[in-house]
Amino acid sequence: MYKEEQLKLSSQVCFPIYSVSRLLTKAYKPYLDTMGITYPQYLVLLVLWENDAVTVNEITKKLYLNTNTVSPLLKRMEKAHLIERNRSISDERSVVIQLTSQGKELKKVASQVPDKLLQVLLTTNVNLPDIMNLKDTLEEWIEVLREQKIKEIK
Amino acid sequence: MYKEEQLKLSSQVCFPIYSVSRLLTKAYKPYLDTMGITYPQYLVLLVLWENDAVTVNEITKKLYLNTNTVSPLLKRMEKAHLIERNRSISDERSVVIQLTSQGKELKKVASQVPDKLLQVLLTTNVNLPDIMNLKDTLEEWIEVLREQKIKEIK
DNA sequence: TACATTTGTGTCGTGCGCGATACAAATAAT
DNA sequence: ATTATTTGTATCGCGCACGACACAAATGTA
Repeated sequence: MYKEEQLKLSSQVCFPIYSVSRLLTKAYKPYLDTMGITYPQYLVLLVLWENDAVTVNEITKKLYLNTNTVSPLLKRMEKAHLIERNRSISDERSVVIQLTSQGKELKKVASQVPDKLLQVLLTTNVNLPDIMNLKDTLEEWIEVLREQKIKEIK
Repeated sequence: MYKEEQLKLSSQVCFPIYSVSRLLTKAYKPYLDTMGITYPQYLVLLVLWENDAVTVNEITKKLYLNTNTVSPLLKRMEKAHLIERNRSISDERSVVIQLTSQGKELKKVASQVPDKLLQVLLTTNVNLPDIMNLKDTLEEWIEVLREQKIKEIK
């Protein structure tokens, strides 16, 4: 019975993605710790370093996160003096997020992060096979999706 | 300056994994809701359906989760009458997790989940390009890792 | 046997992540 | 001009995730 096979942990597509996602966030941690930020906060900073003065709404859209996740997160970042939160003049509903000098300063430290992460992934913390397996699983899955898509169109 | 490029959200490898992971958990939600469970709880059930009478430690290893995540989770599942928690006789430190009849019963409902998830992914909730992009990003990344690995060996 | 170390499980605190809900500002409709 | 709807942000509650830490049972050592 093929249903039995589908319910095995090893044949789950989402599980490796879920696992690797957490694994990667953990790999970032030591470097983000020195900057005093978390991974989601790092993502917000990436957005702001690319384009300062962004509304909360724009951040939620870029990061695919809900307001009720981002709002408290931004408040913590404001408390840490990384950003400023100001109501927009043109639209009183919007809150404009801007980097403080401290937030801008962090970019220099952060510029080392991608390379360092690569190094740590090459050594001990994350093993390559896990990532490879994720890739294989995704490939199989996309194949299934493609076939199904074709059937649907017919 | 290539560091500038590396710090763009679009060139981040972990971000699509992180996003797609949340996206997939959300896709599961309506089906798991009808079963009254969450995604991590579903993962625990997958383990138990494959092999009943498993210690907490074995679950943490299979799911790559910490005890301090799994312990409260199992307590909630016990409260929901899905599992039983009993101290092992052979080793008083170990806690053996077993399915209740209700927990076993859920397997029948769950057997529909993988197919239904595939259906929902084909329709509206998740768009294929997101997944495809994740695959592409992973491929590039693995390429970089491979090259670096070779350099290291030399 | 006495003591040190390891192992398995658990609590606590903090930060997400999100559904449900609230609320005021902006916009649309009548 | 009033009223209804939409939009942008935020609070609340719950369930993870995990680092730090606690503690008892099991194991190793002198």
